[in-house]
Amino acid sequence: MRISDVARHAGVSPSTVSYVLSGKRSISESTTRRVRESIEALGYQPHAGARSLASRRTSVIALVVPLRDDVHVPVAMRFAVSVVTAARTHDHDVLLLTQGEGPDGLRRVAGSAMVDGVIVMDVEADDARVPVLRSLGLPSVLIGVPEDTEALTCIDLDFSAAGALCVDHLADLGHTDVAFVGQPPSVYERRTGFAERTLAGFEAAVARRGLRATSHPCTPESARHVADALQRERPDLTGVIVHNEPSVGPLLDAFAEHGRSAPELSALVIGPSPLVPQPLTSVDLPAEELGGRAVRLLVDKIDGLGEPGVTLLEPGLTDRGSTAHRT
Amino acid sequence: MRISDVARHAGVSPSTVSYVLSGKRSISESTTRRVRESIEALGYQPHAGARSLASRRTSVIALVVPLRDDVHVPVAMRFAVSVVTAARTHDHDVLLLTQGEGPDGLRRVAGSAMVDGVIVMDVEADDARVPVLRSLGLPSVLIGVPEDTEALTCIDLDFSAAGALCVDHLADLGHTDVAFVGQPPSVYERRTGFAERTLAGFEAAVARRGLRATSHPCTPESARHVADALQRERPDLTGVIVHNEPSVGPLLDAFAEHGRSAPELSALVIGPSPLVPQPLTSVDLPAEELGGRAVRLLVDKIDGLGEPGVTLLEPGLTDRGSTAHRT
DNA sequence: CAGGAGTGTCGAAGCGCTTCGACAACGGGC
DNA sequence: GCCCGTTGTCGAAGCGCTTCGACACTCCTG
Repeated sequence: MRISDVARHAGVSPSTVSYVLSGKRSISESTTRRVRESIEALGYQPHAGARSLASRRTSVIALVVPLRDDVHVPVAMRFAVSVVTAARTHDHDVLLLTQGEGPDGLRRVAGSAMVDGVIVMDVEADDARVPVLRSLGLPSVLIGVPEDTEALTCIDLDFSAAGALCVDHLADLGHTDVAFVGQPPSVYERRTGFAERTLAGFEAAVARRGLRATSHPCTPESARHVADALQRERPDLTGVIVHNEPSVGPLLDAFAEHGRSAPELSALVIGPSPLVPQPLTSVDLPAEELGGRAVRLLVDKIDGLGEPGVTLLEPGLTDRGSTAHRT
Repeated sequence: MRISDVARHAGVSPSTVSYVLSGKRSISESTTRRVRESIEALGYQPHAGARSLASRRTSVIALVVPLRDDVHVPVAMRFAVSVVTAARTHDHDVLLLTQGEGPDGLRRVAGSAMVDGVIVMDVEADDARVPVLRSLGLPSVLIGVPEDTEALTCIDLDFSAAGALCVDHLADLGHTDVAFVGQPPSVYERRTGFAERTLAGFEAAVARRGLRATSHPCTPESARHVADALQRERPDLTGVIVHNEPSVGPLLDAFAEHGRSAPELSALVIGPSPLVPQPLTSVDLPAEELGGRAVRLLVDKIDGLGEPGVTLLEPGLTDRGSTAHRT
């Protein structure tokens, strides 16, 4: 089943069929209709390899997903799914690369022309993949922001503003003594952009508002310990900001066992809304929108449109009642 | 950078380079070395599209991942990651398809020759994709087992045996009154293989051993309700089998609040060991091995080796002390 | 030492598509 | 009625690789 079969069936030349399919030259309406009918009748589907050889386009983008122990899988998957979904609406497929392959994986898919572009998640401040991306000349979009963004297209939530938004929310409610419970230590050690920036935003806002504050890395396993320590060392604490999805439950449970919960203790969470346990006030991490926009940026870049640059989405706070005026 | 550049650099013909790369004809050791050096020196990487056009092989396999609300994402991801990792060891890449595209996605990637084969997860008893797979003539491996396995290659944990193993373990410890807490209702409604078979294995074993038993679908949200109901309606209950990762925590917490926990109440879990909360006895769901073996089966099938058939992995039970003799 | 069986290499023919240049056919403008 | 610009279509030349048949050798075997 080749393009020439379609051409014969429709009584035109193969190039005409190709132009009908690509729309790169104008074809009369009657011819277009006949060709489309033949395609339909024969169930023709172009051979992807032949197409990519001739056109130097594969209609495939690569997605590098983080699969480290310290990354919360459901959050990462929300991004991945939204990227796949968005890619399909732009007639692209997605090749899955794992973090584990690192820069070599990028070199491989670029060198063999398997993909038209790549989306990279979980970017670190000094990410080894960034220089590779620059040198490869492969269109790319980062979900996350490294230190040096020169010539890069990045998109992310404005995590710094998100951190500040939480602080301002609590400060506006009269809280003066707050804590930030963040990502696992390893996430900060490898200087993951979103974690660093949230914390920085928190700290700047806390200074600006003149609050007493501490911050603490956290894992689901250490959540209880963190809560106990806060309870012991910061008796006047009235507000907690949690930037760590899987620790939210254990952490708040532990506080509750100390008799501390809303409204006496205000808690709010930074994370994707659908993943936030029901009655918690949160700053949404709009994974779907980020994934979708990353794809759009990439597709534009593949088409030679758009300029490099950093897009930061404005964070929004949804009050679900787990924060209250300081009593 | 083409194969002819390498050929010129090494002083051989393009076909010789190709044979060095593919190993499909014997090439002298000295020529092989020279060619490999040239490849290295020039950093040559074959063009994937050209290769697939000429060889009718893409070295890409498709993976259909389940992205439904009722599927526990971390479990699904363990499979996906192991498939990607295994695929790379066999020199293949992975194209990510979502459940959402259904049979059409399979038709698309098959028709355009984007992939050499496909791995399908989360198979239902009467899965709409199965007939498509049969008609497509695309090599495929199912992780999971549908009702009619005619001409199919499937691999899965022997969930029926896993269910029975749990029952036997409890029965051997003297328990006579047990409960099975399973997947969300929707999982059974769409007749997902693994869920049905585990329950069937449980029920058969329970009958064989003459135990009193009930089974209950469950979600993390309904876990507390399930525990409360069991506590109320089955006061003599001493053993619980949980086949629902995200519900384990809430369910056992709820039992604990009724004052029921190990060793007085024996609990065991069916799920991937690394995801099981620490001190729980479990039947391991070997996601890594299943993914790896699925890839191997598929690669063999692509190479024209191996026969269709169903492979069921023997389940194993790891005693971590959450089960004890009936007191 | 002729004939045959390997062994190693090459040239050329595609694989199925896109795209460039060419060129009819057709209308308008003058 | 002639020239020119459009518009719609076609033919042919690749894209970079694999693979088939051919062929020149070398090495046995009888």
